[in-house]
Amino acid sequence: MAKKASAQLSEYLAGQGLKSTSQRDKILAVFVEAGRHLSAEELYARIKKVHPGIGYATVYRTLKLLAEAGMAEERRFEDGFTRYEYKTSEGGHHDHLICTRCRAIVEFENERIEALQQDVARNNGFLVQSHKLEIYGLCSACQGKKNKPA
Amino acid sequence: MAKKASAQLSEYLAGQGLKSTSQRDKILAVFVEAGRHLSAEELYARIKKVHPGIGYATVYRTLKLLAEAGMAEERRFEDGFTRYEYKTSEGGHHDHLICTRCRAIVEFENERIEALQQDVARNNGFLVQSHKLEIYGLCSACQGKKNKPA
DNA sequence: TTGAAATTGAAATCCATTTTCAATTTGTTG
DNA sequence: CAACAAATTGAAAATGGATTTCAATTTCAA
Repeated sequence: MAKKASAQLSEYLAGQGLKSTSQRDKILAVFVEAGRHLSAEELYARIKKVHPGIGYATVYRTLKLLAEAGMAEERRFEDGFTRYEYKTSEGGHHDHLICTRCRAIVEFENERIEALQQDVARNNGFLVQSHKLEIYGLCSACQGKKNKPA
Repeated sequence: MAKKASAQLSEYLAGQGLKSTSQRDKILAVFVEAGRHLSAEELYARIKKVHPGIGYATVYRTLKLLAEAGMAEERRFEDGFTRYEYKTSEGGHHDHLICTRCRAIVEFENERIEALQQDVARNNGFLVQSHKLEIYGLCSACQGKKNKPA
């Protein structure tokens, strides 16, 4: 998986007249490895452990690059941080359930909701380009607990 | 309508041990008058024309206050600005269609989508607190036009 | 009327993100 | 392989929307 990802990146870079660098490869590897929904900050923290030389700005820049390459998706939830999600070529569109207490994020897909969105858009004369559905609430683990922790 | 709004604000302020001020009244009046989805910046611009003495920070603070009072709702779309929407006591929840070209915002309500969201949440053990659905696309007026303007 | 507490405007600060810039690296060309 | 133009990097500075600070002013209960 990581190998395919770096190949995909190289291909994109070559096609754009951009250059492959060890930093980009390393950042991508950690990003893919880490799982989903990382903020630049979180990713930088992970990178730093393995590759202390890599700078802050490079992580930000690479994340933006991956988004342009179609390999990552930018997400802005309500906590002020931009998060990036690794986008496998197969993985279809999905939306998010977000726990307001522990910040857990659960992904879901629902075709009926998507279809209804198309209907709504059509009824208003809109041509849909993208959409964003976030459901905020308490996950099952947090429903029993007391009020906000820290 | 504006009268009811200022009465509602006064009531909230009194209940919280906060104070009524002419600035708050004026800001609220312009906010209610202006219609929906104003950023603090936009509201400040409007305020400045009528009440040049009112400061920037006060507009921000008042908007946050109105949100706390339940009289306004904070919305963050993808353009980086926090927008506020005047919330009438009757007006139910609604979502948004947003034109990516001209930034027009159309509101809609769809009970079936809401119901499906509840289903999705329940299936994942979530207790819903709020949600956010934004559909981005081209409005009918913009579909015929060439690429991005400015 | 008085004074403690809240509020204000202006400016300073915050903070995630972006940009600048000199130094370094890449990869193409000869 | 050498040489160079263009891209990239890291560190630090800048950006920009939003928030906070602070001294001065206003509110409102007593």
